[in-house]
Amino acid sequence: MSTPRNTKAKQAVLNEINFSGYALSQPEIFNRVQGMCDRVTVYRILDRLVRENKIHKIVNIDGTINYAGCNSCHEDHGHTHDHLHFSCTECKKIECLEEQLIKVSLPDSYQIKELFLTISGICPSCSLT
Amino acid sequence: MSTPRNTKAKQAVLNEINFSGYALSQPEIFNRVQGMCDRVTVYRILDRLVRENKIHKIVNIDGTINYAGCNSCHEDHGHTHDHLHFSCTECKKIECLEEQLIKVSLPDSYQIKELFLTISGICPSCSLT
DNA sequence: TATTTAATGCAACCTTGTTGCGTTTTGCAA
DNA sequence: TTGCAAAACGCAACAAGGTTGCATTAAATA
Repeated sequence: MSTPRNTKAKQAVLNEINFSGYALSQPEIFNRVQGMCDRVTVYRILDRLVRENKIHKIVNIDGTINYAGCNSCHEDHGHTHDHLHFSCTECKKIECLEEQLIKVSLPDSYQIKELFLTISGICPSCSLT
Repeated sequence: MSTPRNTKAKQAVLNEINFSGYALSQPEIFNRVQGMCDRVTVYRILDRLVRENKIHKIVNIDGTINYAGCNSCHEDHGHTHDHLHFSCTECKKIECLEEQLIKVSLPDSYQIKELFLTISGICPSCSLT
């Protein structure tokens, strides 16, 4: 297995994700680290960070892909595969909510691997009109 | 408000969606009505059908957008906004599961509009190796 | 059957994401 | 500290998915 390396760009991307209060898309991330590296590099860094279990890949209700550093997931235990997210219809931002287990019973013929619950609506800050 | 019209292409698209056992993507739909109309027209028809509450727009866990005619949603009562879907990691197909209410309690400051629960895993037919 | 305007076709464009390849840089070990 | 393998990078080119503008065609109603 290959040994991951730390580069300035990788750390910058990880910082942006971790210091943002919500999930960011690739274009948003690229914008924030502008000049630091190439567009393609951001994609590759994101792939790596996901593989290294440092960030989460989240799909918004509109189909856009976002990345979030999950606070409740510790690196050593890997991913928790029950994700609960809040997706604001106003600002389009995705927020990780407290993890919580969702119980769903399906016939045995369905092999459940992951469970994604995304709630869409208006987040607290957008509610303050 | 504009009055919707019925065209051959629109009905063909609706048929494909309704007679398919699972949710279809725009490319899949375009493929099935090949020769009937332009690529762009399919996009416009899908938008219209969603607006007219005839089909559901579903986002797969990989971010691809799919369309399904929801059997449990009657046209007259409009959409039910709690969607439960099963997304197969093997054949990539999305299937509408029986509607069922999911209870989630969030602080009052969150205004919940829709709730998307997508379960990913292996569907019954892909399980039969 | 005539008229209005919804729906279409086509061309051009944009965004997001991917691939290949030659070059640079990191981390480790001599 | 220096040398080296390969991880990471930049750049260019490409591909898929989706959008927009505009002139043309065809539904529905009167």
